[in-house]
Amino acid sequence: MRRPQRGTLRDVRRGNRSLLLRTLYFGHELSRHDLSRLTGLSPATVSNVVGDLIADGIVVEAGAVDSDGGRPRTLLRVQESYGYVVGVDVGETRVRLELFDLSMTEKAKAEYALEPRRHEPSVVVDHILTGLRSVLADAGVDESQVLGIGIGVPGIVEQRPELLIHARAFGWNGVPLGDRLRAGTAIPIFADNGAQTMGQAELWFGAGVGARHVVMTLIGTGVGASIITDGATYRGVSSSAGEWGHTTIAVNGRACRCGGVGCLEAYVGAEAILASHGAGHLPGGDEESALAAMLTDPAARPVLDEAVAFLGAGLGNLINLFNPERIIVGGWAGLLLGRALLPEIRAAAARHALAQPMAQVSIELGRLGPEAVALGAATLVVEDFLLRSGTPRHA
Amino acid sequence: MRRPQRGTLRDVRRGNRSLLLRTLYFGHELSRHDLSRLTGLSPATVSNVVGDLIADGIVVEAGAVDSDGGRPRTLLRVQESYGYVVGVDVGETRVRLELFDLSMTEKAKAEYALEPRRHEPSVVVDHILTGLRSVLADAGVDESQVLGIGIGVPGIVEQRPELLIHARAFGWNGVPLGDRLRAGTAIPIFADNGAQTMGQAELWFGAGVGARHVVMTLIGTGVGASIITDGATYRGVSSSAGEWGHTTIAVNGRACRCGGVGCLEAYVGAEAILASHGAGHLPGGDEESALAAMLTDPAARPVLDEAVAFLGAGLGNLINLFNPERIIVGGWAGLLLGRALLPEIRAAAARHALAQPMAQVSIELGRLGPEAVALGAATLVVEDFLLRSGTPRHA
DNA sequence: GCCCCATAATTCAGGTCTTGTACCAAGGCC
DNA sequence: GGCCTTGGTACAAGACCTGAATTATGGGGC
Repeated sequence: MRRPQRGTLRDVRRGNRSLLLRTLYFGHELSRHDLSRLTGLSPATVSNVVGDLIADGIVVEAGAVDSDGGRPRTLLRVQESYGYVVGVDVGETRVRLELFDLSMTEKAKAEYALEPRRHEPSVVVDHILTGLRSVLADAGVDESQVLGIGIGVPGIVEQRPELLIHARAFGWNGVPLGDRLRAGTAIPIFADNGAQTMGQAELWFGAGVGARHVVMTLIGTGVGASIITDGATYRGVSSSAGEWGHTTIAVNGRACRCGGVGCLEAYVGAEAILASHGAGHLPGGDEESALAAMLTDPAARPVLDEAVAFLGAGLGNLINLFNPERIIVGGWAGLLLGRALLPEIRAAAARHALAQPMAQVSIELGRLGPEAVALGAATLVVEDFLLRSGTPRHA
Repeated sequence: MRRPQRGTLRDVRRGNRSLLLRTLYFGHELSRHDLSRLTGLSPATVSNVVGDLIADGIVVEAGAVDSDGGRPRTLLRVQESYGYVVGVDVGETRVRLELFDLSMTEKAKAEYALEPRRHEPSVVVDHILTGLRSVLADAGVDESQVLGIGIGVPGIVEQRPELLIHARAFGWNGVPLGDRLRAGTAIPIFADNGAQTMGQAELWFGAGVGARHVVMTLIGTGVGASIITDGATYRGVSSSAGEWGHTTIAVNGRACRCGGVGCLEAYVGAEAILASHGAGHLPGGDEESALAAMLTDPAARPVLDEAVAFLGAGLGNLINLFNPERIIVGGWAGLLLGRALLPEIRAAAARHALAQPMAQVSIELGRLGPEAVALGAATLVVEDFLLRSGTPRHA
């Protein structure tokens, strides 16, 4: 049973408008002719719709290019200053905001530290609203030009009837973040789990470009994954799909901080690796340097080998279950491990995956760092913009 | 990034036709008014399109129903004799064919035993073609009335450029089953892995009805799964998604017949359970009675408890990764275990799944037996029919 | 038995959309 | 300068959906 496609008439125009805009957005600079070829729409329709888009100020002509013996083609491009988007990374230790134009060029940013144990919603909301005014002022952008605010949060985001955030680390249980923010701004709000937004950033601008079936793994202190099926993030029935870190990899195995036993995270999470090495509980920044030190310490080799073996099993499971074309290893710890041990990781995965799906997949390193959470959150807004292609929200 | 919606004009009509036909197919008996309400299309359009469908003989009027003080509504229904579909179950020990009308009422069937080690493609193709003529003759149906043949095979089915079957158990490596059959019949051929077709049968007519995010598990001698995301079977990049049986559940665990170590199948597959109990290698039918005997044998309890514990871990992994709304336990061994131990299985899953997704999922027994493979294979044809809604293939 | 009402379904005019064809634009090449 | 090639646009034709008005069909009140 496939998608129950919409059945209207003039939404065809909206659909084509959206299709053309999206094609142009990801194609960067294309002529009308290119658009016709890429979308399958007739040249007349392309001309027509592009005319609308230009009239609306969303698209501009951007010079011409000679073609061997013929009329030079006019290149089109999305007007990057048509609107702006804000990406917010709500992390465990800080709130970061970035303002981008439509080409995802950063225009301004702001950052606020979160004190330990001071994670009440009102604190976070205040930081976001203050940061919003700050980045707008810095970039000289008016609030009316902002298409939306995308927020990556460390928890589960219920999209359904309204935006609710569940974040155990913050003690948030069903916080209506959208409503709270709407009290301070009229800009549309979007949110998703930070791992998911980071996955989306890799998908759009990083190691996932061009792939339709991707699993983006996120290995930091904890372990997670973002699953892209058919080019779209898969969220499951209540937006918590991708909890790879707490899949059981060793029945009756090591205790995990989630309360369970034998979770993958208890073997390949940075905290777990460091603990195996005898390093106690370290504050955030120190974890990273401690793990980096392990990578050059011969004495740490057995611990790392064990972590790689378990990681390989976890990746093998993803390969067998999802049959993706690409797996991206990301997260700060994932990048550290991957840069040093990617061949070993690939080999470990091959030991656990079936041959047929293993032959189809490439395991690669993420290309974006942890700061991509905000970038990815901002793409939530752009995605919505491309889908609506400039039409106002409730229309 | 969502689906790149089509951008044509008269395909709107085809889309609406398909939408209406699908709604009617699953709604069984509906009035034009109901269709308008359910699809969101205007009554005028419904009338118009339904008129076409009636003229084409696909839909018929089926009596009227009084409504309290008003014109009685005419009920519509899909003409079940408009076309017929054939479902084929290519199993390890036999080839079964069933002929259905569009309402999935069985009209005829045929079965051919496969001798051990005699699995050459030509043997299977001959059985299918012979069986096809047999069921058509039995039911008095002409070949031209058959909309398609759906085949469930025990292996990986590559759909991509053309239909290729990889089945290790048969020694098939890229067998072009479609081409082979087309030499003997002009009827369109569809194929998928038997576990997937069975999952589709449960989804359409069994325990999965009404759900959009389902994992259908299949526990028999081996272990597999069929993953339904957003109402459609997820196949991954090369159609091998859902290889749950060979996900690692115990690093450095028990050896599996796949050559790996610690696979789920090595703990919860029927063969593995029987082996743990000290029962040697048994032929097919005996496995089933042996497992049934274990369920009433107190001495077997520790082995069963262990199997349930591992099954719970495996289910927990599915819940954490996919966040489905429903998990269906199926396959002959799954049904046996489930009928006796479903509460224990649920509890074991809860020990391994995170609380949030666990609260969203219901774990249920499959309602269809192993014979549903052919039924599910036949739905592949119906699915295509509904999508095309009666328009000829290459149009 | 007649009239009014409620609900179901169809007809029809109106408007929107894409498309194919013909046409205009802009440069290279001889 | 004329011709060719390629890019882009104008216009009429055709297809489709929708909303409003209309017809169809039966129940209930008087």
